[in-house]
Amino acid sequence: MKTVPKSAIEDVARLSGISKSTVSRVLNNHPNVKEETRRIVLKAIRKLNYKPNLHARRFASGYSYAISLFLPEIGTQFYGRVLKGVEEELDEYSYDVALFPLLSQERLKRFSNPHAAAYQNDGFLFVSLDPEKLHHLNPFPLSKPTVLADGYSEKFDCVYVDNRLGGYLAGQYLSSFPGEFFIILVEEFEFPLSTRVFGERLLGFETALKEKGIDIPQRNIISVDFSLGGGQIAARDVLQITKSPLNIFATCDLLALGVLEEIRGAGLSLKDEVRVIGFDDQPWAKDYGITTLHQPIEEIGKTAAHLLMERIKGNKGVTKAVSFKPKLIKRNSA
Amino acid sequence: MKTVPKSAIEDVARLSGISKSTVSRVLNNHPNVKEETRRIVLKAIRKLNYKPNLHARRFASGYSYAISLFLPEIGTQFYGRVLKGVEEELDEYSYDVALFPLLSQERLKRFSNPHAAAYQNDGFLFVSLDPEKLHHLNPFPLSKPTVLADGYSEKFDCVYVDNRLGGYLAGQYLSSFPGEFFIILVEEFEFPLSTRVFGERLLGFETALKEKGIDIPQRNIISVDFSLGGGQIAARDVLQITKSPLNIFATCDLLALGVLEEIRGAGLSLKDEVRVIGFDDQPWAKDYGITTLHQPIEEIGKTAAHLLMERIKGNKGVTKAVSFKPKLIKRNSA
DNA sequence: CTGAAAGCGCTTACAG
DNA sequence: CTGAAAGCGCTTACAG
Repeated sequence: MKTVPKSAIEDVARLSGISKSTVSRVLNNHPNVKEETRRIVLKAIRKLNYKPNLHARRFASGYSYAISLFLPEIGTQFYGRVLKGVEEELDEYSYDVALFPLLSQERLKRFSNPHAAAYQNDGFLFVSLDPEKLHHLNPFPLSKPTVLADGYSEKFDCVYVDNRLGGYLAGQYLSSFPGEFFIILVEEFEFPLSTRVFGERLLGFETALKEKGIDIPQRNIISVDFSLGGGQIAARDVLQITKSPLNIFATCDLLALGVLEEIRGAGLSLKDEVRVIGFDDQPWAKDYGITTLHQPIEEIGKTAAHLLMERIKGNKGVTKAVSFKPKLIKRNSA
Repeated sequence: MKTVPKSAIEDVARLSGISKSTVSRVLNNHPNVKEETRRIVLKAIRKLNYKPNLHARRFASGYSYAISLFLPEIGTQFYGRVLKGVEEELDEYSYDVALFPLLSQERLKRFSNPHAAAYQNDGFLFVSLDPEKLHHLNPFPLSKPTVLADGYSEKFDCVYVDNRLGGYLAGQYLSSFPGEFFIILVEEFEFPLSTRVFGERLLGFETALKEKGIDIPQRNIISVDFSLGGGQIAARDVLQITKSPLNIFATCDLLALGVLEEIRGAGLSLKDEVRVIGFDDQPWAKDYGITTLHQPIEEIGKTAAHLLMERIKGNKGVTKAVSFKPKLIKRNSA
């Protein structure tokens, strides 16, 4: 009379002839397991195509094996790339990411309850968001490990790119050319979803120009929506002000691409008459010859996820900020 | 010597003087609980601010109390509103939604593993996506309840709007005006993330025009990116072809708004010289006087979530398709 | 309608 | 380095 295995992990234990305690240790990469034992267990796991019951693991261990990622939205290439970096890093720890796009101000109240599912995970990653600003009325328990990406705060580990420096580098380079100067900005989300990213790039740009004694008039600062068409429309507006020579800091590659399309359509010659600089160095920027500020977007996500995982694993060190320096990549457009 | 409660639910049981079995029944809205008992228990729950341990519930019940929502991206108003409808409905069942934006073709492989976290939930909702197309190489187990929204398939319950009819209604109405006809389309995602939504609207539009003996030339079919700027740029292109009278079907309100901005900028008079029709009837369409096809976006999400929850609760009925009829809302722009 | 008890499938001190 | 056993906090037949 053979005993019936009660759980899947017992099947593995039986087949491998190893206790389920040790099978569990193998599953969790526990260091104190003999190499040969590990091999035997892994073989049985493969043979049975065993996957541990996620809910049982979470319950028994007290870990969710997942982090919560808060972001304004998902749909732009930026957040897709941040997410890619985050997922790459989490894969190393066999952790999952649960996505919580805020989307709108009114939807924020879904996150004001500290018992919300979003707060049941082992750590929180805020992208382009300030948790303190979000919860200034209704502070939620940030007692769990928390890291910011594409944002800055004194209280938490942060990973971001120096946007002001990026704007400065763009301004420094563009100001070596003759002609009029323009900057195209993206309209920000409303508080509290706003970030200062584009404002920072503007500040750096203005600083660099000012150092050369150049003032940029208000009408040369153009705001559009974040889209190809936005860039195109901005370019048409620019061309109504001056024909050439022109120097345009588009503050992101998507706008720069829209600008370039219009410039070409208008028959102006790039570099000679018009200079355009983007920001991001998206994978396709090279194909279009866009001069731009490179920022390591996946790396931001990856680094933030890494810091967060270290916190989850128990790192109690002082708060840390990682700032990446953008790099000017000179190509055809300037 | 009082016994120490081992779990939070036991605190509630003790305080209310009711067994934890019954406390659990109250928590799960079990019908067979005396009204007074329920009241007593709820009072104790409130007093202790008790929230059940989610992981324990999932483990013990075998339910995750969550559904997985697959969509191309999140960031456009459309998906935000679908999600809103889904969340509203799920709140009724105390269910959560886990978001899985596919984002890119290469990212699809994250979802090819049937053990992926996305498939651990109680049901699947696909928005603007065809699960069979997604998994034609690597079919994943759709043995759990599955519903489609903004899409159609023979195999699953579906909820969608009749886009072809919408296009037809736009064409029927616009064709009563004199002048030239234009249609502005949104460029689709690449396979397998593509949907036929805008293609359907085009088909309906062409059918209506054809019935009046009108053929729409190829150059009057303009594709742009989904953005305000896209609409503006399309309008400028239209104005280079003909000045007036013009009839433009913009296929969504965002494009229509961009078109209107350009039309006004060009000094043309709406209705007399130019007619513009959008699609969606977004909340702000009224403010801008956009004539449009109304579609109940939240309702699509809500209905899809409802069908899914009924399936999860055990409904084994035949597959069902719910199709909403778009409605022409006449306002200032046409 | 309610309670005592078993059980969900893992993890983890504890002892060896 | 490994195993036997207790335990994680709920749900749910089962009996009444």
